[in-house]
Formats: sequence, C-alpha cells, structure tokens
Amino acid sequence: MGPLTTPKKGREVGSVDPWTPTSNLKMLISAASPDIRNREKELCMDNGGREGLESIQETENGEESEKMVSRKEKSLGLLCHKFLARYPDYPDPSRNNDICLDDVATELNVERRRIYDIMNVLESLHMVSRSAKNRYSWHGRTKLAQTLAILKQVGEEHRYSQQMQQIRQRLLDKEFDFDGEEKENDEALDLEGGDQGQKELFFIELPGVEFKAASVNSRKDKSLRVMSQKFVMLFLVSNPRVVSLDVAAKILIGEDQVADQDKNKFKTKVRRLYDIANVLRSLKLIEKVHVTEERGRKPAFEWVGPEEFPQIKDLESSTSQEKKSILTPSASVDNCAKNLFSSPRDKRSFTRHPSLIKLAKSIQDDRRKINSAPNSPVRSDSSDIPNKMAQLAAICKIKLDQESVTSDPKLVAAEPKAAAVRPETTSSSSMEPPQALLLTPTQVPGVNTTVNPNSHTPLTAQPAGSVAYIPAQCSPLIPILLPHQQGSGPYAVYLQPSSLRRNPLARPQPTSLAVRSMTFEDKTGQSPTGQTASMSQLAARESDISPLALKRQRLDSASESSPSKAQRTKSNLKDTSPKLCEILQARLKARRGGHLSSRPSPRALHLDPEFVNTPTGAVASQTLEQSLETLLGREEKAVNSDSEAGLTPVRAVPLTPGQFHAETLVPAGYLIPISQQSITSYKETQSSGGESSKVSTPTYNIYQTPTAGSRPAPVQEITPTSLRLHRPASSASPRTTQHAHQLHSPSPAILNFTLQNLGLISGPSPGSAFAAPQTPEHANVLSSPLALPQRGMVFIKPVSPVPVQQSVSPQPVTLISVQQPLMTTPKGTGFQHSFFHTPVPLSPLTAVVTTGGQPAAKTVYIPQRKLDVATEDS
DNA sequence: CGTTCCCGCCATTCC
DNA sequence: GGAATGGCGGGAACG
Repeated sequence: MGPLTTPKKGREVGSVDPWTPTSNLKMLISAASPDIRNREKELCMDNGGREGLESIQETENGEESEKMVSRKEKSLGLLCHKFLARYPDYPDPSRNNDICLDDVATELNVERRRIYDIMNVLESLHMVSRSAKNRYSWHGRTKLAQTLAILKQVGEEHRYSQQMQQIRQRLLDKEFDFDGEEKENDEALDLEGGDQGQKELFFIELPGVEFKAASVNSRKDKSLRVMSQKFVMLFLVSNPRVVSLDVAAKILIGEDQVADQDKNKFKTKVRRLYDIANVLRSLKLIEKVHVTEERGRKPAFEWVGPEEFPQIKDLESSTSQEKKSILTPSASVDNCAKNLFSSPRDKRSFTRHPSLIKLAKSIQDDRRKINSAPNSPVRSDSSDIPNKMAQLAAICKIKLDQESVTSDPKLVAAEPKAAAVRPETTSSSSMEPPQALLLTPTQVPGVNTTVNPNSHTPLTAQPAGSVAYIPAQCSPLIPILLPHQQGSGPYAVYLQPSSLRRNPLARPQPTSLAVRSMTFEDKTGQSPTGQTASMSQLAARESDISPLALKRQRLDSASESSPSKAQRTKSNLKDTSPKLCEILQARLKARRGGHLSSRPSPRALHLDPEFVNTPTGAVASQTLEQSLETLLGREEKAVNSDSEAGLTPVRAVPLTPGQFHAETLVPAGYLIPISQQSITSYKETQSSGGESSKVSTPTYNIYQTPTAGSRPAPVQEITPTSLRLHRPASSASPRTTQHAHQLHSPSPAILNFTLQNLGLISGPSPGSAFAAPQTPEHANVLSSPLALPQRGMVFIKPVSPVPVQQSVSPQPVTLISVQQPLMTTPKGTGFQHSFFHTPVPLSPLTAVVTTGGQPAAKTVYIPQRKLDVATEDS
C-alpha cells in the first residue's frame, strides 16, 4: 500500500506492531493525566506489550489481541493524546510542520476516519490547518489564544449565553409542565433557540490560517468543525464555565428548529459532542463534570482552559480604504480574493434577493473554487493577506467578560480616531486578567499591549499580532456584525449554506467579502455581550416573546419572499442594499469629516450610562452619574417587588420607539449600510432626547440580563466564587482568586459601547478623556451583576447577604436567572432594533441605529434555578 | 438501563 | 472511476 492511498481497512495494521513509540507516549500520558480515561489499564498494560490485556485478564492475546483491547484503548481521546504527543505545543513556525495523514494513521494505527475526527476538531481551534491533500500543517497552540478570543467574541455576539439560559429554562419548564403546554412553550422557545442564535453556521478562520488548503477543503464546513467551534464558544460565554451536554446539543441543533426535534437528531448531536469533547479533553481544555440540577445529574463539561485572551488591536487607520473595499466587493475583491476571501465579486453583494439562498450556495461554490484555486497545496504564507486585513480592522474591542475584568484597570483610552480603546492593562488579577482589550490604537501600533502578561494560562501570549477586532459589536444592538479583522488578519466567518434552510432567508450569506467578515446575527439581536446593547437585548427579549414574529421579520427582510409582514423591516433594507456600499462610504466620509466626534458621543450618552463611562469620557462622566442614579432608582423599584419569590424581576424599559425608525431595522444577516436617513434620525434623536436616553439606560440594565437583576450591584462577588468553593479543587480555576473585584469587571457591554462610541466618535477626545476615575467603579458594579447572571446554571447558594438592596443587589447573586423573557409583544412600531455594523473600517462602526422601541417597561420574572457542579469525572 | 462513543457504511467532494 | 473527506447512526462497551 502506498502510503498515499488510503489504506483500506487496515487490518493489517494490527499485525503491525504497536509501535513502541506510541506506547511510551501512552504511558507518559497516563502518568500525566491519570484521570483520563484509561487510567489503570493503561498503566498496567504496558508492560510488555501490547496491549492486551489490560483489562481483560488474560485472554490471551494471542492472536487477536487486538480485539481484546478494551474499547477504551481505542477511544478518540486517547488517540488524540497520542497524536498530540507527536508534535510540540509551540512549534517553530519557521519550520514547516507538516502532518501527513497517512503517516499518522499508520503510525497510530488507526483508521483514517478517526484521524479526520481529530483533525477537524483541531482545525476548528486552528491548531492545524489543511495544507493540501493529505496534508495538514501543525500550529500547535500558537494560535490558540487568538482563536479562543475570537470564538468568545463571536459567541457573545450570538448571544449564546442567553440562548443557553433559555434552553435551560425550557428544559426546566418542561419538566414541570404538562405536555400540552410544552408545545406551546416550545414553539416560542424554539424560536428563540432556533432563531436566535444560531442559525448560522459558520466557520471562523484566523488570519493566518485562512483556508489554507484551499484546495481541498470545500467550504462545506460541516458539522464537526463548526460544531466544535460553537461548542467552545459556549464555554467561553458561559459564566460558570460549565456546559451541560444536553444544553449544548440543543443549541447546536439550532437551526432546524422546531419541528422535528427528533430525538434522533439529538442523539446524533450528542454523539458528536462526545467526539469533540474527547478531543478537547485531551487538549486539556475541558473536563467532564456533572451538574446536578434538581432533577438529577446530567453530564456536562467544564472549561479548564485559558480564560482570557487579549486581543487586539487594530488599526485602523490605514485602512479605511481597505475597509471600504471590503464593503464593496468590487474593488478590493480582486486583491483580496485570493487571499482570504474570494471575493466574489460578485454577485450582488449584499442585497438580498429572493433567490438568495440559492445564491448563497453558488457563491460558496465559487468561493471555494477561488480559494482552492488550484489546489495548490501549500499555502505560502499568508503574509499578504494579513497585512491587508490588518488594516481593515479598525477597532478593537474586547470584551471583557464578565469575569474577567478587572477592576481597576480599566481604562481605556480611547483613541481618537480610531476609537480604539486600549485597555490599559488590566490589572487583572489573576483570574481574569486581562480582559481587556483593547484596542489599540493604531497609533500605537507597536504596542500591543494587549496582551497581557498575565494571562494565566499558558496561552501563548498572544503573539503579537493580535487580533484586532472590531468592536464587535459595537453596536450593541445590532446583530450583525461582526468581527472584524484584526490586525493581522481578520478572521472571517463563513456561513454555511446548509444552515440556511430554515431561516435561510434570514441569513444571508455573505456574498461579498464584507459579509464575510461579519457575522451575522440576526435575529434578534443578539447582542453579544449581553449587556451591551440594551437595545439589542430588548430586541432579544422581544424575540423571545414573539419569536415567530421575529422570524418572519427576518425572513422577510432577508428575502423578499415574504412580503407581507415584514415590510417594515425589510423595506429599508432592500432599498438600501444595493447601494449600501455607496452609502456607507459616503457616510463614512461624512463622518470622518467631522462628525465623528460629535456623533459618537451623543450616542453614547444616549445609550447608556455605562457606556459613558467608558471612554467617552469626559462628557460622559457626568452623564453617567446621572444615568446611574436614574437607573438605580428605577431598579430599586423593580427589584423590590420581585425579590420575593425568588424570581428575579427584571424590568424592561422600553426605549422610546419613536426614536428609531423603521428604517433602521436591519435584517440580520446582511450588512446593511445605514441609510443616511437613519443617521440623521439618529442625530435628531439624540438631540431630541436626552431624556430618552436616560430611559433607555435603564433598559440596559435590565436587560443585561444575564444579570438580570442585578444591576449595580455592588457586588461582588458573585457567584462564581461561590461556585468555586464548592468545587473541590478546581484546578483550573485560578480564579479563585481573590475576590470579587476581579471578577467582574466592567461589563463587556460597556466596553463595547464604549468602543463603539469611540469609534464613532473618533476623535477628539481621545482616550484621555476617557478614563474617568469613576468609571471603574461603576463599571465594576455593573459588571458584577452581570457576571452572576450569566447563565443560569450555576448557582450558588445564595449568599445572601447581599448588601445592597435593591438594585444592586444581592439577588443577583444568588442566582441565575434565566431569562426568559417574556416580553410582550413587539411593538408595532419600532420593532426591533436594527443595527448593523459595518465592517467597515472606519470607525468602527458605522452606524448604528437602532430602534427599538418598546413601549413600556415590563417586568419579567425569572425563575431561579440552582445547580451544583460537581466535578466528577471519570 | 442509561451513558459513552467506536466502528465503519456510505454520501460527498475532489481529482 | 477512484480517492479523500466526513456525516451519521447502529449498537456494543461501560458503568
């Protein structure tokens, strides 16, 4: 058998001997991590030989010793360990670390099929990339931190944490409810689940890594890779970094939604998750644990990998053009095309057409072709691309997450133009240190400060090149968006066509580059970071409420096909789409021209206090305070009422509808340029109402949901800590750390906003302003609550003592809330928000618009649930 | 019996 | 057509 060809079944292999090398590795591995499956057996085994026996006593091994081998010896996890042992975590880049599939399969003595399983997962983390036909390039963990940072961001943008909560809630409800009801609930819920989230499947690529293999890989990224990324995202967005299998499976199923939720599908998904989990386990990124809910224990996995990643920067400046180009396919496309995206020049860009779906497919195909071009096997480097891409990026942001955060730190400076913020480092404490993100200004390019030194984990430090993100979302509200590129390279998110189906319309696929870079979200708004956008949250809530409605909207918007309802939303979009690019550009220019500075700030004010905090700085600070006060007051009210039953009340405050225009709505998947109008409106809005803004503010908080109730809590500490306590030793958690402070840091949302603002603003008051002293505090407060809430799972005991009442509260601490909101219906008018980001560079965001209106506030109760996490293992 | 998940058939896609 | 990939689900090992 030639090495090249696939070894057909390799039976012969058996005959081959086990190669010693492996054996040794095995042993080492075992020793190192006993827990891992095989424990004893393996140990025992080695002795002479082979296997065999292990568990089994004797059977002789004789002939078929192979058979004897216990199933465990053949597990994917063990195989992965063997595989990993062959390569260094941090390979010398200069060297070409190539992996020949056939060789590996032969050496490891396994079927090729199994190698694919491993490679797919590793590829999703960018630890390897396909370079050519039977070849992969080994990157080890050099890109891991960057990848995780991106995945986290994307996960936040997709509101995964919220989705998880919803699902959990749903599951809970089911238990209680009768069947009949379930259905109804499910429907609604499903939507959320289905809709919201994910629907989109995409595969996220790193700059350096892009599709390398052009050739072979088709774009079909199917499940395993994408599923693996999503699965990882789940961990990164959840607060207690614990994800139960069933919840993960449900989220991953996502798209199909509803109907058939067959059990089969679920089972299959679970099987796949186990496959992925086994690989992740061998990478030491997750560990198996069990969560105990009221109903019993369920299998789950806990993230034990690195917690924070720094990210990076971007630069913006240069690129405005580039950015634009991105938007507009035409120009840049060519250039870029080869590299990252192919650009399709094509096709209409964003516009959505009725036939979008089909197009998407075709597009992808095209893309594929392009990419692959000739299959050239190896990619050369990507240097080119990255550079370009780098420019694109404009801002960065980072999010901090709940946990991470530092209290102190904070700071951020805004960059003038770019709006970048840089964190100053965070001080992070141990845990989560760095969150920050930042953004670095272009100006300081060299510095990436970003990264922080501390990351506890061994990630690598981020390599310098960090990535720049776009602020992600900056826009809070909107869904879309995305990512952007980073400095070095951007990463692209691809959608999968397949996913389209149901919501296909909704998500447009990206036709153009621009799109690609973005993520879309859609639907509901997802705002990623939770809090970030109040609007988005609102939106989200709405969606929850009436998921269906949302869907429709989406669909409509996306496709024309559905005419009816959607109009509101859609109309704008459609119109715009064609011209979007132009508009955007124009807009950008305009902004640049001068508005920049002004604009952003207003927005910021308007939006949220939190935001204010940040960067904007000076202006903001005052505002902020006011806002906070306001909020608190409001919240207090709210809080009080509900606390009793354990429910956490959440109040939603509606934004004023009027402000936003329909126009603004954007459909989710697309990029939409904002219309000028909207912009205008925006201004008006701002000006018009300061008040309104305030109002909105509250909203945010509320929505923050995850936090739910909390708000300002001073709090502290939060749950996480508690959890940890429970758990025995968590190895992972470094976190134990001290306290509270660290835990929370500023909410991501805040950051996001800030960033956005900054970006928008551009200028003038740069960073300096930004850092108001106070900020940090506020931020912390806010954040903390957030942290708690996060998801529902965990729960900790109530610690009760919460200090603050009201708003702040304690409650939050206690639980998690699940959000499920119920909000009422959507409002007619406003509807959701829309937002979008442009990928564009310029300022980070271009525009944003939002709408949202909600009329009145509502209260939402959230049931608490508690869980325990035990590490179990094995 | 429920969980975990290996095995490998077979559909796709590439060449 | 054959090879390379990889979805998928039966059903066995495990617990």
